Amino acid sequence: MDLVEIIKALGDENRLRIMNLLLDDKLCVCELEAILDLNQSNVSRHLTRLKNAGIIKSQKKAQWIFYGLNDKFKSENELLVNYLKNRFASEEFTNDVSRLKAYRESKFTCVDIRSNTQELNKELFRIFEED
Amino acid sequence: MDLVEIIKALGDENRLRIMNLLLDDKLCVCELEAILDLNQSNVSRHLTRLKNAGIIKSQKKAQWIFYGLNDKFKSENELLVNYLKNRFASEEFTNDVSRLKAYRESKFTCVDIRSNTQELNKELFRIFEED
DNA sequence: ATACTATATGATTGTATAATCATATAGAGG
DNA sequence: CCTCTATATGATTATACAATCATATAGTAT
Repeated sequence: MDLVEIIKALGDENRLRIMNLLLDDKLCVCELEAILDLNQSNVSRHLTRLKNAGIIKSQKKAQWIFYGLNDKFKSENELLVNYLKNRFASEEFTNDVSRLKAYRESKFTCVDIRSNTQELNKELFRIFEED
Repeated sequence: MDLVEIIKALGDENRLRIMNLLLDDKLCVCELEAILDLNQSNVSRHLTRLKNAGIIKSQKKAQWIFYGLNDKFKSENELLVNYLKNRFASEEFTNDVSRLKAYRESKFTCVDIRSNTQELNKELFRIFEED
């Protein structure tokens, strides 16, 4: 819960993209993988870094490990969380939110992610093809 | 003014110590050097990094360059600034504030810093010797 | 002009860390 | 039991960056 460690843990583009999604949702590794288009190992390491800094927590459900904001972090760093929420309004982050939204509105769940990558990606990108 | 660059620029212990002092003061390089007990080159590079991220600005006065918070940054990142102010209440940062206070209350100015290092340091540490 | 001061910056070294591939682990489901 | 899946982690490589020393620059003071 050290300030320097918190700020360092947040000082990476991919970890900020992850934080953007986890600020109001819980997602497992393979969902983050699909939505952010990063590989499994990479996502896992970024999540570990955020968890070690006390920013997020993990919870196992069946074979998946879901990550979400750590409540203690949230309450002790409210201003920072609100700041990030505001800054995440910019385009580089809202695209990811759109993809998360498309995923939530699709018929897919994390069960399908690896078996149906192509079809899922069609769904995730659908929102961008509307013009 | 990119979010990632701002967070990265803040993700260093010495730069946070500098920010702590610059949040409500303007200081030149040699003053920061003396108060934080870091060498000139090191302080200069950290200041450059913070300046490049748009967090602080510099202003020349005679032979000194004074650094202070960038007003645009301050207004566009108010929540972050307030968050930092709160977190700077912890001991690792308040010691530096004590040293800054001792310096302000001393007879010294940045003119004296290099010529009178020993005597100045006595002043800066005076506050800790009171027990 | 000369010496000195404040700051910046080139060059170097060591360390941290991001990305990636391959593999380990652990659990789920046939 | 065997296979498949989700995740973590060892090993490696490439890159970023902090610290430091030495030097450059630019301006002040004599």
